Amino acid sequence: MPKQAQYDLPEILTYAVDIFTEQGYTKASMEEIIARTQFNRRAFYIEFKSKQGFLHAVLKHYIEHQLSACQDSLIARSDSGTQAIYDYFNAYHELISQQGCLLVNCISELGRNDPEVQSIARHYYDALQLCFIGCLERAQKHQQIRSEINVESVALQLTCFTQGFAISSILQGGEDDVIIAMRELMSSIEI
Amino acid sequence: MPKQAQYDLPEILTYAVDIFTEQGYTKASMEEIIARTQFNRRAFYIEFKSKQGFLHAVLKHYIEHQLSACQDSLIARSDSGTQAIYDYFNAYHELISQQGCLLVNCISELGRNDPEVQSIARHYYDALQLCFIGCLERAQKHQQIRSEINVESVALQLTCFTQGFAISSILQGGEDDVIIAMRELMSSIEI
DNA sequence: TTTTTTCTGCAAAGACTGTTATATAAAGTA
DNA sequence: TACTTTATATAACAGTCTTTGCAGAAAAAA
Repeated sequence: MPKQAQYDLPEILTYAVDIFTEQGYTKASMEEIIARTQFNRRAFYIEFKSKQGFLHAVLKHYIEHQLSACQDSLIARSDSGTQAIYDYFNAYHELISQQGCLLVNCISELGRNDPEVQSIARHYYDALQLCFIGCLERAQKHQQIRSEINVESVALQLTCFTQGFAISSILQGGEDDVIIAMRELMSSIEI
Repeated sequence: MPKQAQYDLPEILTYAVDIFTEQGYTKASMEEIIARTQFNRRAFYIEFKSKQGFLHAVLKHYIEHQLSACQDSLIARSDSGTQAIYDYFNAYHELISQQGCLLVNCISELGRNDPEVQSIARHYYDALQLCFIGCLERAQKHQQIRSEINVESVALQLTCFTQGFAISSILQGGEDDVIIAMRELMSSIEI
């Protein structure tokens, strides 16, 4: 048996998330990626085919590990559907308040020209929207929100709101105005 | 008197808006900018100091001509504050459904590292929020929306929603799901 | 027409890009 | 220990990027 690779792929992907979030895809140079992930060039191009292929892997890793963690409260199926939504937004806000959201940045930078990014993003937000619908239906059953509310529309609204969060966070840097806005949104549908 | 410049600056800025919206800032090459705007290199670097300086001018032009036009309904001070907000979102949606929003893309791509972009964006969204507040107060006076609504919070919410619009539009490409979401938002505060 | 001043177009500089080829090091097997 | 197989590191490649230098064109004034 030959020598075994000394790099740890999940660890590399985690470092790479930071790099792409800080610099964006195009501005992040291979030089920096190699240096900061402690990867090596040859293995890089064997493992992923290109810088673009690497980004797709990083993006999936980001969704799977960081964004999905925020959704935990939505999936938990606790008694309070509204509280679950509050918890989600607080978690997401904390995640992106430092650096912004990698997924949103990729959509904005590459979404129009990279079908793979588009597909990944669509898939993620469809799933998120379904989570919202589940929570809202639960909230409606427990009479936490008004019965005449159109659940699908509100879920769509919350998804769109999530994306706005990411942009606002870049401009505001740390203030949590957006959290106030989110509370207003929720209180307007609560009983 | 010497030879006069043969280029038309406003026209050039208008062309440039399209280029930057299609390609993003980094991917838009000087080659393409020179070719499509029919500008010339030398004058470019005399007029604006650099590609980055040019972007700032293009961004201001975009805000002044395209985004501000969407806000007209908000400023018009018509009788119906809620209708003004509907009109705004319809106009903005039509503007970005083709190509996405240049301002949002610039925030996402450069906002973390370019203070000028950040300043321009902050200034614009502050003004937008004030427009919303004006409309909502008017709506409250005319008893179009519930009196217990916190106007500032809803304005913040609408601003955040605007930014979400731009990201959704990249993914959805033309469907107007977001318009439905917006109507839901408005109907939840209306009497 | 000559002069003067500015604009224009080309080309090249100088730096940086992502990617691949080559040589060396390392680890497990026989 | 010798051999095989694979990972690592260096360096070079081929291309693109923004920016600047330079020669010539153009237009108004004298």
